[in-house]
Amino acid sequence: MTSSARRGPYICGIDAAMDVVSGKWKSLILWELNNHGTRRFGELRRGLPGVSEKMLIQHLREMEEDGLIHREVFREVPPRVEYSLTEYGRSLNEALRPLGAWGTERRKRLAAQTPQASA
Amino acid sequence: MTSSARRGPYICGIDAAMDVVSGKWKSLILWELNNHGTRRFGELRRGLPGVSEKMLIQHLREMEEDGLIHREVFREVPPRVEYSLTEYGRSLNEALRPLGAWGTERRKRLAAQTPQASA
DNA sequence: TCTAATACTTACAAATTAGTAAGTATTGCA
DNA sequence: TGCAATACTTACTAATTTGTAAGTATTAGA
Repeated sequence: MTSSARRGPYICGIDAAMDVVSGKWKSLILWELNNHGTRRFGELRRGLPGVSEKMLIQHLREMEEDGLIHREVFREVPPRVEYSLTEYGRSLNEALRPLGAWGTERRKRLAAQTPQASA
Repeated sequence: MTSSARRGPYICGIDAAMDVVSGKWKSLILWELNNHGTRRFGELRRGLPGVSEKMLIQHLREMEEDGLIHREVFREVPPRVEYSLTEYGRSLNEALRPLGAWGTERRKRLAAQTPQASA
């Protein structure tokens, strides 16, 4: 069993949306794929400093199962696998935009309070 | 130590926003306070079926520390404590609105796929 | 003095999520 | 035959988050 438990039942929309986004690296994967269009496994790993291969693949699989990302395998040597957002995944990214903007404001606030850390 | 670790440094806005919202009941607390304006501890507990008192107070304290909610104590017998959103908390709720709408769509999708469960 | 009605606290256990490190799979080419 | 270069897998451990259940604090009023 690789995927985490949940996927409903949900008691409201936020609940249902948070379920697919919660996971230490998921929103960053979304961001990375949104910025680059298409990324290979190794590129994603390098783009997310600190992520372990285990968590990266686990998150990718869950997001694929949730219909957010598309996985394409090229039968070459060495093997190549490309990940990209589906239309559904892009719509999630759009829905996250205001939250991201709010977070950016929060970072400014925190930076203003404690100029050395928390940025 | 009651509060959870994080609160920065953050690598992007989503990251910074997710940090204050992640926690099993936080988005529901936001929703509940947004709908009712003001709620007592016991009202919140009853409004969030399944929440333990420990987690409820822990989340409330963290959200207060994050400036999202306001806590007002009335020195009466029996004691009364009222919670409400701050302006900052209301702005977070606004930022969450598109995500909530996305989640509502997702619930519909899931309901269409598996009419009996996952709603 | 005792009870009642809130709003917490605390110690401990269980569940969930993430990390580490080593191993597997594939296959063209020297 | 053996290596190289990716993309995973797996077993085990550690950290974090949540739950349970019982206890504390306050004070008006019987």
